[in-house]
Amino acid sequence: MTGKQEDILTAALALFANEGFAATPTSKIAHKAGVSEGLIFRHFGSKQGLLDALMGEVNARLEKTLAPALEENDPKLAIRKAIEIPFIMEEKEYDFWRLHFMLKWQKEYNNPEKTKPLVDKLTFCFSILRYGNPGREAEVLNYIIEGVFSEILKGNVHRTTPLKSFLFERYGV
Amino acid sequence: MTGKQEDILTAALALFANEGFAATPTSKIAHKAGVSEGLIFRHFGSKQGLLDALMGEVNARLEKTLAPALEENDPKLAIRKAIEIPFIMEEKEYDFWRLHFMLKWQKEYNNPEKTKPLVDKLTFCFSILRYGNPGREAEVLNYIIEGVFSEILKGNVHRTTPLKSFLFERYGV
DNA sequence: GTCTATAGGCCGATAGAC
DNA sequence: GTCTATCGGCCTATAGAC
Repeated sequence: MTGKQEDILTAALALFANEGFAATPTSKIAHKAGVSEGLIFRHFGSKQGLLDALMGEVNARLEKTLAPALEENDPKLAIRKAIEIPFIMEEKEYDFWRLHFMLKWQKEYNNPEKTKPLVDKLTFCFSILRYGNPGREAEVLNYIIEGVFSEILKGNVHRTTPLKSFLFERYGV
Repeated sequence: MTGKQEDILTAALALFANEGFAATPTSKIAHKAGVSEGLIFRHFGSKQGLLDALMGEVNARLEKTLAPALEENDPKLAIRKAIEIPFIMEEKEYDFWRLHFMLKWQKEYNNPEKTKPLVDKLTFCFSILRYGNPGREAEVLNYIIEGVFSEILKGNVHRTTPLKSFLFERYGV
């Protein structure tokens, strides 16, 4: 992977995540990356190929992000690590997550299977902790986590420690 | 408002909400609506003008949808009506809400002020009900409502009565 | 690997007839 | 109000030189 290939990916990510895929012309990507437009097609075949390359990276980061919660054996600690997810994102990763959440509204990219392991894990945790309806409880906590995540990415809310603490207390973890 | 003008709005809504605004050519809208392409520009001036017209309708429906919860005086009933929001949507309205949620990822359309009245109302309700942190509680419930709403629209989950009942019980309403 | 030049088509928008 | 015809520009993609 050369420097320019990464420059293209970086520029495309920023533009796709903030303007949208269809609304971003390849000319703009080339200009932002400081390369010729033709080079994009040499490296990625098509504009779609460029998006595919980015989505591969997005999915890899998603797995890496869920891992700590999935691998934790203690149920309370696992729930705690799930809640922490939106709060430990680095700002330089924001565009990856924006792309992830934006594309979920496109049928081709909406794949609930990708977060299912987390919901399953939370279900298991809640059942060990003797919650009345572990499945629903996990589903709802997942909505909360995704909601916090989304609002942070949209810039509507800061990653406030108080909110994190509130959720820890709410679930007694 | 003539029949054809509405045909254009209906076709554009379906396409914008499912393919995306930038990804939808006006030719496709015209074909789906059964009118000539030129007519779109006669009536709405530009493709953007067409989106503006749709967003006016979206915002009107949003206000109408929040109204029952906002106007309810009894705190428990107000919370109950807030939770009910995603479950009382009619399927023919889905495209309006899909457009609403999709565009929230675009800076120009992301306006948290539009749902702030609901969060404020919920905050007030939780404070009356002597919750320890009414503001956070309202914020979290809002995330849950939007999460349920989104997953229904994406077709990942059915509008199950069990989930609604679970939330009612969870909040004792 | 990278750039320049350019093709070919589609897209948003307008003009003018009915 | 509506349609047909058409334009200028932009957008994705390719060809070919270095």
